[in-house]
Amino acid sequence: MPTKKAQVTRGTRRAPATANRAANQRADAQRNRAKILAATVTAIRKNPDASVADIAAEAGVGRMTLYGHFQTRAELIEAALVDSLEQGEEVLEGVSLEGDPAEAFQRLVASSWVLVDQSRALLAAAQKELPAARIREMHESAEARMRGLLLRGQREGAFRVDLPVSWLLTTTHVVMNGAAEEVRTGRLDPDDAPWFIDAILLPAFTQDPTEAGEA
Amino acid sequence: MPTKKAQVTRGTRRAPATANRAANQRADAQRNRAKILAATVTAIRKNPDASVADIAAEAGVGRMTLYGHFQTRAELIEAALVDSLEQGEEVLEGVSLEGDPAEAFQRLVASSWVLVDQSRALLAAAQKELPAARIREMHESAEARMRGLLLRGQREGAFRVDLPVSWLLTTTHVVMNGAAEEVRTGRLDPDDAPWFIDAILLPAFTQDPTEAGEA
DNA sequence: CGCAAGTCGTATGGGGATGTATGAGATAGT
DNA sequence: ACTATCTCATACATCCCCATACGACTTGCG
Repeated sequence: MPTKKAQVTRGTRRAPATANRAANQRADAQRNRAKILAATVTAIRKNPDASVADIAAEAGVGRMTLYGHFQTRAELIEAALVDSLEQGEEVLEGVSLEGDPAEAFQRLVASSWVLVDQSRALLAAAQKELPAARIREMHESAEARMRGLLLRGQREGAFRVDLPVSWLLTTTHVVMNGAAEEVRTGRLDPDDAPWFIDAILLPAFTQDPTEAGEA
Repeated sequence: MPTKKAQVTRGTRRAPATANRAANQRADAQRNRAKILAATVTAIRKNPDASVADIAAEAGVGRMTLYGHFQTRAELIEAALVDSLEQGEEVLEGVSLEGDPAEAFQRLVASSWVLVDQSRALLAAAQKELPAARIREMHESAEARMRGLLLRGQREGAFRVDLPVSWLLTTTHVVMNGAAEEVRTGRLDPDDAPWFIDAILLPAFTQDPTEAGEA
């Protein structure tokens, strides 16, 4: 087992993988780290299974520099995803969930779908490399936000109650993803996307006072 | 170019890739071919990027035997997808598209979603290996069927016209796929799936005579 | 029953990706 | 200006996979 001795020989070596916020690294190192993270997102978007070399090239940085920051590919993907989701969190925190549930839902979708569009490829890549539990854990916050809104909508009679929230949630997911895909292939204008999404989801989710009984 | 001489040395050697229906191969060879095709679907479902060896193992057949039937991995994937879609075609041809558009839509969805569930993983794998044009070409028939129905529904006033058919189509796709995914992870009962799908899509698609003007 | 058709094990070659190792050179920070 | 830190090129070992080649064995089928 020769892989035991030199685990800390050289290279970045930050705090034990967690709580590495703005550590005692040099400024250019931090900059490169950010560049790499950003490049990971865009590289994976272009090619879902881009190699480490591809990502390094996209970042305009040597492959070895990258390995200096992230020892393994999985670690890189995870860090990129975490970073991406954290940025998303910041945006989403600014969205008011108060008021009419349907309108709040529209606001939340409008802010969310862009984020979805940006990180969906990365997320797909992560699903191949990270344990599913880890991924769910990272999404927890964003998912809880949407779930809470849908629940409130149901309680207040704005959203239908004959379907479980989980199904409304996945529906929202897939429709946003579908829109993102349509945008990517150029069949849909990014500016129209939120409207298209709402046009599907709102009628589907809102309680319909008429036609209550079927068959 | 040393890859030119031995293309017909041995192995199955059917008609030039098309019109290979029940050629002059031995019975067990045909059986193995079928086994391999089936195994491809299931193997890919378990692991989206299963190797040729994996598939051969899943089929209970030597890797070399597989290469006897399909010279290249891409050829194998394509054949499996074609086979899968052909079977789907047979099922879908039996679905009546006449009568009330909404009801016809329900019938079509009920028959389609199972097929989607079966071949979605395979399709994802194919998208990495086959030209996009080829894939669209294979889906043409199934897609045209659904599109035609949606169009008729729009003309007859059953479906809303403020959204393009293409968007209704992709929505249908993603929701069916979402249901399939939910079933795969055990969060949704397969028997409930068609109902859940309809419960979302019908309200979303049907023309709503009230609330015509918004903001 | 006998031969062609098909199967399978093993070996080989080529390619590409992940990590590791090293050392010279650039650069930030004090 | 000096030093610890960081970058980067190259090289290397390893692994996995696709694809081909060969040869021996098994089996369907006339």
